[in-house]
Amino acid sequence: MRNNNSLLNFIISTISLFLTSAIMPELPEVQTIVNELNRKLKNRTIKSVEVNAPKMVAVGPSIVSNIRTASKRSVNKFISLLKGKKFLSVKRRAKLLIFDLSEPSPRPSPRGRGRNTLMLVHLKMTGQFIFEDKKLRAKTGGQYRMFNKLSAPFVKLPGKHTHVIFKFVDGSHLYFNDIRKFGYMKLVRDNEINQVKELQEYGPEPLDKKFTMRAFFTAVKKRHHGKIKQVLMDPKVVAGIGNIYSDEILFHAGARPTRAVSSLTDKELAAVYKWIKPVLIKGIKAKGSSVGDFVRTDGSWGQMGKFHFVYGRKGQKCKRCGSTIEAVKLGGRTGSFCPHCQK
DNA sequence: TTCAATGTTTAGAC
DNA sequence: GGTCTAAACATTGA
Repeated sequence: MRNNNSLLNFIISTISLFLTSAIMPELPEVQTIVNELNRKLKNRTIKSVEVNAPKMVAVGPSIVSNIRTASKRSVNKFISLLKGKKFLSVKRRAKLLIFDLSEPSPRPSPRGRGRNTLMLVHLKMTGQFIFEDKKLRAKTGGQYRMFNKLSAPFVKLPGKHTHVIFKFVDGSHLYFNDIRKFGYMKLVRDNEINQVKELQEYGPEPLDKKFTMRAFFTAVKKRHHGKIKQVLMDPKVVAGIGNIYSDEILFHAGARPTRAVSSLTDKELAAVYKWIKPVLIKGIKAKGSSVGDFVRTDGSWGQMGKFHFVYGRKGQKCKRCGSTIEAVKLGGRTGSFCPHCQK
C-alpha cells in the first residue's frame, strides 16, 4: 500500500516537472549540459581563447590542488593548446565534463591514441556554460542569468563572472562563468587520462549496467558506521550524487539521512538502491524538458523547489503526509527529511 | 563581520 | 591500515 502511494506520488511529481531546473550541478545537471554541448559544439573550431581567471585553468594530469598555483606560462600553454582545435564530443564521468578535442590537422596515428587533447571541466557549485551564436544573441540581446543569482537582473556576457571565453571561427562563443570560482578547466592528452587522479577514484556510474545491487551492497556495507547520506554522497561508493539527490533518494527510500549503514536492513538498503536510478533519471528528464533554454537564458530557474520533496524544504509541509520537514547537519552539510515518511 | 553554500581533499581521531 | 568525522579550501553575497 505504502509502496503504491509512493509510486503514485512519484509519477504525479514527475508530470508536474516541465518547467523545473535545479541550480547546483549534480549528475543530472551535468548530463544535461553534456547533451546540450554535444549538439552545439560538435565540429566547431576554436579561433581564440581568453582566460580572465588564471587559477581556474591548468595543463597536465596533476591533482586539482596544484591548479591553484597557475602561472602565466601555464595559462599561455592552455590557450595555445586549444587554439585551432575542434570539439569532437563531450562526455561525463561523475560530475566531471570531458571534452574531446582534435588536433589542428589530424594525422592518422599508428595506434589511434595519444593524439587528441581532452579538456576536463568541473563546475563545482556555480559553474555555468553558455553557448552563444548570432541567432541566440539576436534573440536575447546578450542578456543572461547567472547561476545562484535568481533575483539579480540579467547580465551582459562576458560579465564579471565570465572567466574563460572560447571564440569559434564561425563567430560563435562559449562562455564559462563561475560566480564562486570553485570550478576548473584542465587539459590533458588522451594518453594521460589514466593518470588523472580524480578519475581513478570515482566509483561506479549509477546509471551504468555495472552498478548492480550487489555492487552497491558491497561498497556501502564497507562503511557500516557511516551515515547513509554521507555514504551516498561519497564518489568512491557511487559517482555523481550530491546533497540534493541524496536527500531526494532517501526520502523515496523512507530512510533518514542520519541512519548508520549497519542499522539499515537489507530491505531498506535495497529500497535506497532502487530509488537511485529513477530519481536521477527524473532529474535528467526535468532538464531535458527545459533543455532548449538551459544553456541559454533559462526562464525556468527559480522553480526547482517544485520538484523536490525534501531538499531545501525545511519547515515546509511534506508533500506526501503533511508533516513538517526537518533538517540536520551532517559533516557540515544540511540533510533534509520528513520525520514521518522516513524512519 | 560572520555565516552558509558545494564537491573534494586532508588531517586527525578512533 | 582502514574507517570516520570535522575542518579546510576555493569565493561570494546576504
